[in-house]
Amino acid sequence: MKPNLPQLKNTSIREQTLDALREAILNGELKPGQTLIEMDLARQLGVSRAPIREALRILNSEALVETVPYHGTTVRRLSRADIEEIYSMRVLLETFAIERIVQAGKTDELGGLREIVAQMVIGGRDKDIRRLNWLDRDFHDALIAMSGHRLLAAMWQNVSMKVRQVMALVNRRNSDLQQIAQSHLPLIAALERGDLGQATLLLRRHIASAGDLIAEDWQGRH
Amino acid sequence: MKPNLPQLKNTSIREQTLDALREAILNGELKPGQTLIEMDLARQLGVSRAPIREALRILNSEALVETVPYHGTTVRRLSRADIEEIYSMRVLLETFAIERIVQAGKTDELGGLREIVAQMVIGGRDKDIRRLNWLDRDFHDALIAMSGHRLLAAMWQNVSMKVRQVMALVNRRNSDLQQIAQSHLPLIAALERGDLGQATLLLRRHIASAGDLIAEDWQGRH
DNA sequence: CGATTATAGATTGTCTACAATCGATAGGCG
DNA sequence: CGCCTATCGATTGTAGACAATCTATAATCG
Repeated sequence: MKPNLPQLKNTSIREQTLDALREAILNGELKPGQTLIEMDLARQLGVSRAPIREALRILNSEALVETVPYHGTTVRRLSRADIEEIYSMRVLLETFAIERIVQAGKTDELGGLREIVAQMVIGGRDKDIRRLNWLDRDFHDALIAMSGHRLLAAMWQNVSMKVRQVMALVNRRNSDLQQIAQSHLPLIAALERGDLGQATLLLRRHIASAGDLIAEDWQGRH
Repeated sequence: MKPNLPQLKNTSIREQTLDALREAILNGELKPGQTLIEMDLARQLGVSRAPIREALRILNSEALVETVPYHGTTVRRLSRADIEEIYSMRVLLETFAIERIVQAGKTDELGGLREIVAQMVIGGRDKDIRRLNWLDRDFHDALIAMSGHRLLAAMWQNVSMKVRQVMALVNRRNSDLQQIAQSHLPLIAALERGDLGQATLLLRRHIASAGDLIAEDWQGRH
């Protein structure tokens, strides 16, 4: 009765365009400052401008692009101050998440996180940077999700995007990633002990150090 | 040479529609659950659907409306959990702001805030509720702005909108507002002393009490 | 020659018409 | 009667054409 057919995507052109453009911006394919011509995008995708425009309006409200009337849409430039703001906001949101997790007594539901960290160790051994990046995102997304705070999750989504973009634009040393992978385990341990102070400290250090590393050599090139 | 002509607004129809719809949602004119038909809006404003649609996409990404494909767009409903999330997020963002203000040593630039509170006292005496609401928004907007954190300001903007909407949907007692107006002064004092702990405590109490009051009698009516 | 004004090309903003999809309801069929 | 199917009206999704505006360059005028 249920042949388990693969759900076929029935998303609108607008949605597909949105995803494609956002993905291109986040992985650095579309670089800050680059201008997006609606007609070019439409031709390239073989569609009309209407859905393209709607997608661009959304990206604009996500602060990924900037539109000046009658002139054009460009990928938003990122200053060094932007980097610092993004990472400080990230710290704020994540520390809030673990605060809620501890206070809600969900400290015995961290199996999922342990699982992810286990995968990380493997990825670290194989020097599989792409995979490590994926897992790191999974870890922090899961952390936020565990807070059960949907508004927080929505805002995290936005900040997380920007972190992705920054990471794609900077060429980070492999050693950094491995070290970062390591630092997840003590965080989980602290959470399981319900030691909020220590967990906060670890998280703050974990994120802030990454942010500082990136901000340091962010000459205004982007 | 410069006759000082008034800058004439040259905003697009999309922008005007966006502002009008957003305003209507935030002041409770458009109630949660209410459905927005593109064609109706277009006729009502005497324009075509294209700019209306773009405005709706933006409102959608601000989580003020929800669109289900081929079916319609409705004003987002607010559960009691939503209220709690909005106010907890508000506490988070504002405490972060004062933290940044104190740490940046801007505690001697609070004249603007004092000015607003002075106006509040007058408004409170005259029982001018509308004006008190305005001033309260001004106060907290100014607080955020003083943090000099643009990303924070952007996120505040979003949360602040939702607070406005909630306040418009609930009929609050006058006494509440007056009491709230009073509580701004000690906060400024604590900030000027650079007493972050006390300032955080006051702010947290100030906001959380307001949030609890509203959440209490929020029966799922909305 | 210098400053202002007209023009051209490119791009976004808007409009109208048409296609696709959904929910509900009526009709057919065992 | 109960269930499936076809059709209809309403609404959103997309396309293509036209209008408005911007930048830059050329033309005009003193």
